[in-house]
Amino acid sequence: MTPAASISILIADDHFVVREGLRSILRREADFTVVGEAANGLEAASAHARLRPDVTLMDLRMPVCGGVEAIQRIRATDPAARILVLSSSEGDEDIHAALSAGAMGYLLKHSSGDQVTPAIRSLMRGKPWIPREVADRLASRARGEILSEREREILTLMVLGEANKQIGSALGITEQTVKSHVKNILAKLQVRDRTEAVTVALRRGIVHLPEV
Amino acid sequence: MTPAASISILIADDHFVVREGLRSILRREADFTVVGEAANGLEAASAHARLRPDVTLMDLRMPVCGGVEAIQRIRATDPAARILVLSSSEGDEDIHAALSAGAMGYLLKHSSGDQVTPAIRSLMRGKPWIPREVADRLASRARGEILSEREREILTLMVLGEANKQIGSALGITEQTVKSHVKNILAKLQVRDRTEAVTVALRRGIVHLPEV
DNA sequence: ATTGAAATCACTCTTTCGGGTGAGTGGCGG
DNA sequence: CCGCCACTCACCCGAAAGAGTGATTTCAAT
Repeated sequence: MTPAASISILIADDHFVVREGLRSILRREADFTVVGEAANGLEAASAHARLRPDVTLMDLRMPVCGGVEAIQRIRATDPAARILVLSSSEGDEDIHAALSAGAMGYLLKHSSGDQVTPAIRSLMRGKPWIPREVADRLASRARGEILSEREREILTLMVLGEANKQIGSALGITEQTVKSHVKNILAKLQVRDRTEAVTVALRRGIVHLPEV
Repeated sequence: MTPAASISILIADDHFVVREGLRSILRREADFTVVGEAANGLEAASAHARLRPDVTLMDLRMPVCGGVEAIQRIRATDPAARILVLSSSEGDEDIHAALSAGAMGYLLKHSSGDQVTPAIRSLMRGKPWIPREVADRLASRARGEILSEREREILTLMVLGEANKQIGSALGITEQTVKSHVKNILAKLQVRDRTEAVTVALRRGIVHLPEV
């Protein structure tokens, strides 16, 4: 295959070692050019606006501004942006959030590295790149148990160890209402108590632990 | 500085991209030679026994067998092994476990990458390498709130959302005893309820979420 | 216009949680 | 030997959680 033109790539990841690894992998392709790096979501968005790369490799969990928000910002100014998520997270919520924000591909960092290049080429052909592993994880979510915005909000406070009463006063609603929401959350996540709800939500990427 | 001899290095990390990034960084040093790679703790231990590298770069969170256990295995057969932990985790318990298992250095993946080389050279001189950032985190632990083995065991079951009664029957003890342990755990972690105990324990690396 | 989902709140009731207090055992180090 | 600590268990008690049932409102979609 003789590539017609050079493909410009932006790397967004908060880990220096990962950025370096990606550079090393992408260097092997003659028509790939890394035009920029970003260490957080804000940098990624501004770098994309400035550099307009053909493809952006985007980590999800980054400080200051997460990858999902960065994808939204980028797609807002450039709806044709091709973004390939490269995450270590396997939570179905992370995957869904990234894809619905406009990502065209989703790679797991566990994957053997030889998927990065074909994924980028696939995106350049206008084709999404979703490995079966990722698709399966996403499919497990489709069981209709999607939390509402309010429920997600309450879940976030549950992670902090807040009691129902405190959650209520924080949100300006009654403890009874909070209990009603919590009940729905437990049912949707199919768990027994709030502690399990928190751990399941963390594993699925519905909420995240606050930075230390 | 003119290096006398070549330094052999083993890389243990489950992420291909990270391994590649480390290779890329280490390649810049003429006297560094990557002699092997491992994708989990067991591979790391057997690779170390076979290759006897001068320094081992070790990730902590790996499948099959974690980094801490790998360090223990390696130090059991080779007490002089020089191991440099390279973790994305900042939990004080992770740091303490790795160091007390015999690691001579601890680097955060966030760090700017130019610390890897001096850290390795420091280890080769027999000097440990603990950045202030890591040392501070470790110091915050020294406030005497160390959980006993039993308490850690109970905390693990709390993460799964088990009720006190179920934890008791799982461990063959009374619910009253479990409550007694839980009370002590809450006091030591300085939290209000079990949900907060779980999230704090996760952040500090005292327990980990089970693999999905 | 009607259906449906989401959010709100109330009332009851049982179970669980967490605090307080106390106490018996066994082990380990001073 | 004695004290300290981990582990064990018990009883009490108030507070919180969770299940059940039901009701209202709003808003968007059909």
